[in-house]
Amino acid sequence: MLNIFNSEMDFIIDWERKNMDVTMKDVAKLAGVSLSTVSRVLNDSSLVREETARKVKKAVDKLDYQINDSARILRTNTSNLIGVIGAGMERPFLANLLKGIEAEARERGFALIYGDSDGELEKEQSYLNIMKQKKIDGIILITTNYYNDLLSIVKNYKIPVVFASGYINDPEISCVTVDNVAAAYDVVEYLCQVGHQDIAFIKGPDLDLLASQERLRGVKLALRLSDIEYDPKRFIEGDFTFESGYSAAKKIINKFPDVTAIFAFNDEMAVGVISYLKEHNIKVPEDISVVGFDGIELGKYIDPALTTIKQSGYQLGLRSIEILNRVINQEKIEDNKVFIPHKLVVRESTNKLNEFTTNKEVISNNRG
Amino acid sequence: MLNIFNSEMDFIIDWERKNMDVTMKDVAKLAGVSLSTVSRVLNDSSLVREETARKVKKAVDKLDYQINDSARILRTNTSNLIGVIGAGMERPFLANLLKGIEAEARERGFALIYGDSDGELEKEQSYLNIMKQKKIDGIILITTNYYNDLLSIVKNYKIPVVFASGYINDPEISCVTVDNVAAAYDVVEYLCQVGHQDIAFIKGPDLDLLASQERLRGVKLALRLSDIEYDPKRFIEGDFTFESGYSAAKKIINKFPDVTAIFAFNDEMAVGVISYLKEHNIKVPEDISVVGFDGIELGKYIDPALTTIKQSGYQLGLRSIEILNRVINQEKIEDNKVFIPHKLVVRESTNKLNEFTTNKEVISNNRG
DNA sequence: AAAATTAATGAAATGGTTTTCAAGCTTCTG
DNA sequence: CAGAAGCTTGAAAACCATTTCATTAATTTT
Repeated sequence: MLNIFNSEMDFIIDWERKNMDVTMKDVAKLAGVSLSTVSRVLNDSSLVREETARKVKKAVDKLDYQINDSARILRTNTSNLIGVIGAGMERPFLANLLKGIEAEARERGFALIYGDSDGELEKEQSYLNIMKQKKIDGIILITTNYYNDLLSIVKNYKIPVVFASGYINDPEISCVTVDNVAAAYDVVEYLCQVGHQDIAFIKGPDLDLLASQERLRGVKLALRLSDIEYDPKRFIEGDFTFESGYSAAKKIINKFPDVTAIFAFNDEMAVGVISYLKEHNIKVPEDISVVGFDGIELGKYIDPALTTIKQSGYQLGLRSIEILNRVINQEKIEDNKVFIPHKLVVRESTNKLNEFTTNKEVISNNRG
Repeated sequence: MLNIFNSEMDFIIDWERKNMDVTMKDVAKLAGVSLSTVSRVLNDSSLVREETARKVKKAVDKLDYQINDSARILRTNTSNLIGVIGAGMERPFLANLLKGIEAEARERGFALIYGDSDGELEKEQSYLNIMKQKKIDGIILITTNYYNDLLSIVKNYKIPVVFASGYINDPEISCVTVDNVAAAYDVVEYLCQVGHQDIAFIKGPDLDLLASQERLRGVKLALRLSDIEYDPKRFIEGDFTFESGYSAAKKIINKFPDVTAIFAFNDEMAVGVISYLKEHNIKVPEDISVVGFDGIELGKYIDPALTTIKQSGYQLGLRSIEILNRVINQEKIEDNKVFIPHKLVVRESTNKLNEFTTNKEVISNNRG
């Protein structure tokens, strides 16, 4: 008995001295079993005697054994790795989306490999290649532009994919997103209901086919139903930054001095708008109402607090991983277009036309 | 010649039919050379004839060969993978930091594996394990809490590491950060210079030993030099969110109704403060001056525009990878504590005590 | 108690690269 | 022209885990 203990110690000390990586072979040796048995214990195989398993686990602990992931991936061809390709992830909404993705991936035993494409197809391709080489199990795309090219590449690669925060009209592709059409519709409908007829819009980049174009559709639909003429000139192109909201507001005020409401397709641009208007002594909401989109935290703390469509990036992230996991497991997915809830949150930046009372915060019913 | 062409085609078509992964073996076969030669060509080895290399490259293109990364990692023990463990990465400053890390890592041929620890030691450990199993070449830590425990683990793991956005007083550990002491000092010095004596502070979580504690040191130093008594009660603990700034402001106003300035240790909390003050008809900066820290984009667009310390998260990210790369390559690093520049940006949220003019934006000299 | 099952284990093949070592070719030197 | 030296190339080992197949041990059945 003492002998065994001594040789065990020698073994371990030997390792420390050499400072090498511990492999399954070492564990097997220390536990006095074969490689196969160690592997079985590590993978919770049922066909190993309890006592043997205990021995092995003890050896694993003693040696502080860590699996060599590359070897496992090489053999099994599955990596427990999910790729995330995003663009503009520093935007608060998308940062929260990433956080949700991360949390749920972690929960399900996936690690994340992350790349920012800046919306450039070339970078997206390059990341796709790298990720493929790393044998990712699936991929989440949070990208907005050029989706046609990218899509064909992804399909060609035959990697399970989920588009997060974007709707793609292709029955093979799973998407998780807010219902941009309905949400944008809600905004315009609300503005019309409180009397606004002369509305200007700040959309996203024209290349953004996934979110901005959908919101545009919702707007057009609502305008039609409210018998307001669709005037393309009233749609200024922004890029979802504060700055672009600011400068879009400038254009709007110069070209359409009579607008009573501005709907920016995200909150940052709306904040930019408010900043410009206040700077030029245009009162929000008394002179002009402003609506944003996303419902980022910030909206509650600016003055006036921002009316917006609230959606949860974090939830969107969770759902995306959930769906992706189903695709990876080849589960049947009844409906691969998933819409997360949204709410129109009316705060202080909007007002009934020509009234000067301050709204209290009202939350409309969920329409998602 | 025709024969060769035909057999080539057959070969390729065969692959497409079977839809299997192309390996080096296939490339070798098609090119009519050995595995070793293919490997050499792929790794730009100099000792291969140009003509042979051409043949191989042609075969690679034809078959659209992609390397199997796991096999390569298994053999070489280097992954070109950098781990990033962060906490609270949805904060704009840190989101930009991640963007910088990503950009520079990409530039240098590294991919990123990313985990959010929520500042929990357990998760940090868990990610560290996973990343070690994946044989990451190095790791960037953007974490704030518990650093003592974490540090010993990291050191024990012997993985090249850089702490980004945090200073650690350990000569072995590389850090890239703004000089928090100097920057906080600058803020207080400025406030004192314009006449403020009664200042309240909103610090970060007490667990944050990397940024908040350093800023605290800078504040104390400046107070001492300005002959202002250090009163711990005037330091309210926040957690870097809008909300915590808002509620900290409430506490401050209730307990210390005579403060003339509030210095929040980040911009979001400062925005929360301003929100609270305006809501309670306390004018900023006429009644109370407010200063933030970080210089996030938003600060320019709120009303009043925020006086703050500006530092670039993106630059911080770039530098972090640069330093990490040096550590990985075991280059000698003359000084492993790197400070990125910072500026005190005076905007509209601060004022000379008892004056009511509006400041124009003034940018002080870089002190970093 | 012998035969037939079933359970537990081990040996060896496998996955796709890199790298060492040796061998085959060229080319150069004397 | 023989031998040395330098280029190119290929064969085979190594990296570390998983998994199939065969074998041995334990249990049940007759």
